[in-house]
Amino acid sequence: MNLGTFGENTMPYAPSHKPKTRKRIVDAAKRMFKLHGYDGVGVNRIMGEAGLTHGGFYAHFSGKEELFAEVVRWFGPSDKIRKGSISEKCMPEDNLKAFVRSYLSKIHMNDVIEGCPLASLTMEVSRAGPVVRQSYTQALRDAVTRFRRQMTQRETNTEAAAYSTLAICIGGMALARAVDSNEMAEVILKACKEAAVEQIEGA
Amino acid sequence: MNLGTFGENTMPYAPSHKPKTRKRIVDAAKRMFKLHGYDGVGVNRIMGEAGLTHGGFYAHFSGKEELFAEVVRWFGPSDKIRKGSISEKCMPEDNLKAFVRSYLSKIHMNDVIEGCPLASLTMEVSRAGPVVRQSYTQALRDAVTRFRRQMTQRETNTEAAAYSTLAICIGGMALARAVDSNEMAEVILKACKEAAVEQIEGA
DNA sequence: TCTATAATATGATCAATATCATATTATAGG
DNA sequence: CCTATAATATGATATTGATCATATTATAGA
Repeated sequence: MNLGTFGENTMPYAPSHKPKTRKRIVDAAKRMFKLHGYDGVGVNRIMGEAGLTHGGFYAHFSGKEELFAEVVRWFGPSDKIRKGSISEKCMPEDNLKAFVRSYLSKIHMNDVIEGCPLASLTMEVSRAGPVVRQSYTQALRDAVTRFRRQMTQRETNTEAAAYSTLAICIGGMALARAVDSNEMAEVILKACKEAAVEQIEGA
Repeated sequence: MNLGTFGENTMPYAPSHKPKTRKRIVDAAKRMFKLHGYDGVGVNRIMGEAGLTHGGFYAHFSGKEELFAEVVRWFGPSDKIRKGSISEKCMPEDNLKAFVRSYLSKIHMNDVIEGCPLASLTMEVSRAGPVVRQSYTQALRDAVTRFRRQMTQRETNTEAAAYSTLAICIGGMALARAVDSNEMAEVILKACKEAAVEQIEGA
């Protein structure tokens, strides 16, 4: 019983150490949930994918659902996909039409790991607990805000246009990935791209 | 060892018996998969929901995925929902716009059990095996055929319009169910309804 | 009523699940 | 170099999963 040294704590690890490990777990969860679904993969495999063992998980998260909430907190594919799928020359990256075209691209369709979490997990979110759904809702709100900022029309209801565009993006990608025919998938993506662009241009 | 009665088989059960049980299992699976997801419920619970015990399952199906394939074989909510959600008077039931309005209704949103399986399970289909995806693809093809039959435009590409309308329906319903705010869900449904109707009318 | 057998139930296996209690390791400050 | 302890690992528990082998039940025809 060490009586003298109350208060003087040592500091075994730099303060940046634990957050870094936490991020590694979240990144692994992003990949695994998108690939296999929330119910399709366990904490064990996620920790393994992060290069750790299962036990330490609960030092970082209260439970599996907290991890899910982090994964669905942001709408959109990775920058890698957005860069790779813009075939038009020098389209400014914050252009909404360009974003939609890259979202509904074959590259995005074929790269689930780097893809938008909402295109893979929305339907499991509706069966999840309140923390997950709150996080998802905020991600959608953020996306709507970003979309509306890039809509220049005066007369149109930009909020409605933003929501229907989001529905076409997420729904279209889900359909394209589900069907068993590449030809059909490409028809779906093309149809949704054109419909979304029309939405944006104000019908 | 009964030597004399070869060939003369008795018939313990009427030929309609087993198919009826099979249908009960499929109906239970429809409810359970839509409510909890494919990975969210097991064969045990499905058989229990059907009023049976788990063991007999494999006398009817080769495995769990075969059951999934049956559940995603048809697009659209039950007739009950279509009837209940048509507020317009005497709209002919095969009218596409009326169908879309009932699909994107609050009644459909709140009744997952009687709802369209594709609005609940599309994202799990893309992670499923070939038999499931084939079945899903045929369901979509059938829906597209039905949609196009009701599109009267000459100049528009009705195939593209059918696909983008499907994406808005399935995507819009998924978003509305996922968000944590009833107000927001209704805004989403309204926006998608209007966008879908515009698609149908030919932009 | 008896019997062959189709239909369903029971029981078991083996793997994977989320979570928690306890043990070990790695390191910043002395 | 020591040491306190934060960070991670090990091990265990209690459930649940899909699937299959075997037992029981229900019934159409004799």
